[in-house]
Amino acid sequence: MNQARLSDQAYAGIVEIIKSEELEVGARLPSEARLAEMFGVSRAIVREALVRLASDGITEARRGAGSFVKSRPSERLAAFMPSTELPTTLGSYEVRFVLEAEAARLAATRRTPQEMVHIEDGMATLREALLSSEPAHAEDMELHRRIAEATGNPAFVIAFDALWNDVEKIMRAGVDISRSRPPEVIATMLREHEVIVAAIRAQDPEGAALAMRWHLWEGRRRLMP
Amino acid sequence: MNQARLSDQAYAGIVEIIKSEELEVGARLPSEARLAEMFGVSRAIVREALVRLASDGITEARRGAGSFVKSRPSERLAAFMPSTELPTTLGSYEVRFVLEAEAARLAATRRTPQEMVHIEDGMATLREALLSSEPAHAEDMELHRRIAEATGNPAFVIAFDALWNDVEKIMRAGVDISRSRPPEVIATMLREHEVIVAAIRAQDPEGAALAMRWHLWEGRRRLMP
DNA sequence: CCGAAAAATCTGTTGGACAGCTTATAAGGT
DNA sequence: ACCTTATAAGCTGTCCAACAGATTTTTCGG
Repeated sequence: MNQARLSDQAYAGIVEIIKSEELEVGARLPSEARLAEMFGVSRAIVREALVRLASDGITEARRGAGSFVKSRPSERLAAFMPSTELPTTLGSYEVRFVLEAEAARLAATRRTPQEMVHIEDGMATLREALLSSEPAHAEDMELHRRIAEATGNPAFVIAFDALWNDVEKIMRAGVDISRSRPPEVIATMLREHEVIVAAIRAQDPEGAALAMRWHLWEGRRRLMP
Repeated sequence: MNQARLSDQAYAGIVEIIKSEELEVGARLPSEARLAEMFGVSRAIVREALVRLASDGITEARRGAGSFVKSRPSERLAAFMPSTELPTTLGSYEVRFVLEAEAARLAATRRTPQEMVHIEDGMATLREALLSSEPAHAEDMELHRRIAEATGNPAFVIAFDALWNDVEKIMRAGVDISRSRPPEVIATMLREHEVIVAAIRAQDPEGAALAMRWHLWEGRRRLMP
């Protein structure tokens, strides 16, 4: 009668524990015996779930010591981020320069109509936010993320998300520096994004890559003239 | 004394059976008890390997009937990816292609003498491992990571580490499939790496980027001809 | 207060057992 | 012979009890 295997439920249960208990990376999970007791299953079932979690890079088992959180599922893509070594502004832009230019190129080549709608929606949201003179970092990032998604290649999103936190800090800092953002800068930023989206819409790979490079180049100049 | 878990060996062993016995998609694997007998381990160990194989989309278990081949590893390397977010084999290499080529270029430009020593050490370790016909994925990865570090830009290392898990799985899968790696392939892999290191040593940015692109391109071809 | 020995925990692994599902086999009727 | 059906065999899913070996915690003597 039980269609779903118990080890699948145990897998989900352990993920839920990591999330709800807010176990940080490096924290120890309950022992296999304790988990088995909690879920009302045998230890063998818990082990089957744990080898899958370890295989997925979420946990790590140390013989004799216990199982530990290796990367939190919700933040899995941004794991291993050393908060001490903050990349320089230049640093993040260097990576975005190659990564997102390639993402824009591939997005122009491979985008489905559905993904195009997704990008257009993101563009509309960003336009609205910029015109109302709000900070709009989140909307900016979201548009870039949707472009990465439109490559159809999750690896781009993985790399993109890994940089997300730091890039966001840099952008916030940038706005703090030039808080009085003149209207012509806003108009320029808007136009740059629209050129990128237009190139992806027109399925023009080189145009999209060039527009993205230009946008990032100008963005860095705006931060550190 | 056993550093490696038995279930990892069982995982590799079952993949080997699928490949060597030329089991087609839909074919039935030996029973868990039979596999346990073949590998000289308990049934619990075989089950731990099988839940991972099922999670990776390679096999499928039907209660009461047996386990069946769902997709052959050689045909779909993507099946070795984590079940939640699935980067394709092509996917990871696409990102590495732009990311690591740029890292090699910058490493050649900016490397300090100290970082060069670090890279040379990694190269020596990789050479030793390859010549003794060991798997050498870890050494390979470590060298690439040290090149990323030599950019002096932590953002590259962040992006690189984010992809690490998945790329490592692809490499393991690749070696499992082509276990009998001929000496000329080892020599080629060694030479490719040495060309990259030489270009960084000579502070030749374009040469380093080109050598890295060539290496990754050939590496992908070796995995999926 | 410190360091070493002992105890408690924990993972990795094994063997056996049983329920319930699926396939193969045998029996029986037509 | 052929088809149906009942029985047997095999398999996965699950549980329990146990032990080796590694690690952490506790205890105890100086």
